[in-house]
Amino acid sequence: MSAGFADRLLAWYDRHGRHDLPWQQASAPGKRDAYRVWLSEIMLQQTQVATVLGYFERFVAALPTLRALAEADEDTVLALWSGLGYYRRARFLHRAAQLCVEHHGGELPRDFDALAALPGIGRSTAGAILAQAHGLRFPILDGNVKRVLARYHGIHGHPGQGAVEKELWRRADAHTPATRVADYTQAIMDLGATVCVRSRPLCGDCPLAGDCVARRDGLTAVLPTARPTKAQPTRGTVMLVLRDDAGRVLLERRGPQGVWSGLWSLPEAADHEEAWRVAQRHARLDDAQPLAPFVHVFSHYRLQVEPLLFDRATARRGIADNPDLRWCDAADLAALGLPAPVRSLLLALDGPRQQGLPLAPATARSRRTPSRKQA
DNA sequence: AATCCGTGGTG
DNA sequence: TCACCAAGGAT
Repeated sequence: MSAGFADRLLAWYDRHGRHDLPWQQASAPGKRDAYRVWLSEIMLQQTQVATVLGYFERFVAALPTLRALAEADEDTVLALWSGLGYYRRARFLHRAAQLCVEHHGGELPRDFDALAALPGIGRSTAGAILAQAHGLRFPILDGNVKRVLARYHGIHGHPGQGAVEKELWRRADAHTPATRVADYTQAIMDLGATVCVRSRPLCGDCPLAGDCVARRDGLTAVLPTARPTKAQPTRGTVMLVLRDDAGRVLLERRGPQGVWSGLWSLPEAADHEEAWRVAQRHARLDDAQPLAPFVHVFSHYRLQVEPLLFDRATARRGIADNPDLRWCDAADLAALGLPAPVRSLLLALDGPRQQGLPLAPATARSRRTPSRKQA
């Protein structure tokens, strides 16, 4: 049964799987570059292949080896990650590379426990790296595998529950073959990504349909069990756009905790009164112009943003001494990691400037709301 | 165990 | 418009 599962999957993969992803390149016959595999696995956490492709190519072009990554500035790493989200992944990746230089001779360890001890690498990612880079027999359990196995075995309960996840790991391990592990690992992910998709799976194309419990019982629409829905709170913030005569904007590096950790973002305040106090601490200014508010949606809350433009600001002395404050021109913005809506806001601000019509970012996630009166 | 951490696509 | 969630891990 287990052998049949892997064999059918591998036969399907040979004909219909993805064999040309940029991290699948062989570095030697039968081998892949562990650094590239690792980087791809981190980028692909909670992120789809189509989104990752461009970021991956740009990242390896700038930092082609583990040692290059270890020696890079954090700002460089975060700039390359900017827009991908879950920025803690980039900081962990950077830290892990430095740990590999310190303790593992500049390479990723091939020992499972040593690998999984590195920041950002959990059980599934460690297994994926060892299987894909070195052909070692370790199971993986990402979202694709969870979906395939929950349906194939008819496992109810959402995979976030401990007992359900344990059962899925047991099945994942049992199905993993001793040979062609790299291909098998890619095969089951490809099946989940292209055939056993969440809605309207293509069971007619599935090599496992004959033994699939969900297919047999008509449960493909309800398995895997959805996460219970929870109302998302809305928070609000005022973002300060301090811009000087040269068009430079004041950015502040965020702390190591919380959202957008380590990224350069706009100073914030709870309301307009506080915004004025904060703004005057940084610059001499005379006028504030409200820009169009927008909503940025996170996975766990919604952020209502009111941008406030302080144009023709004059920087106060002392700012240069603070390493977490910086007046940035366009080149600086390109070299630093910015939250996606902040980068979008600044781009939109720069474009229509000549027309005197500052606009909120027009991204898919941002919702324009009626403009407010003058502050 | 439950929560935190981004962004973009999709139905 | 909006809920859902995608190659998870850390705390």
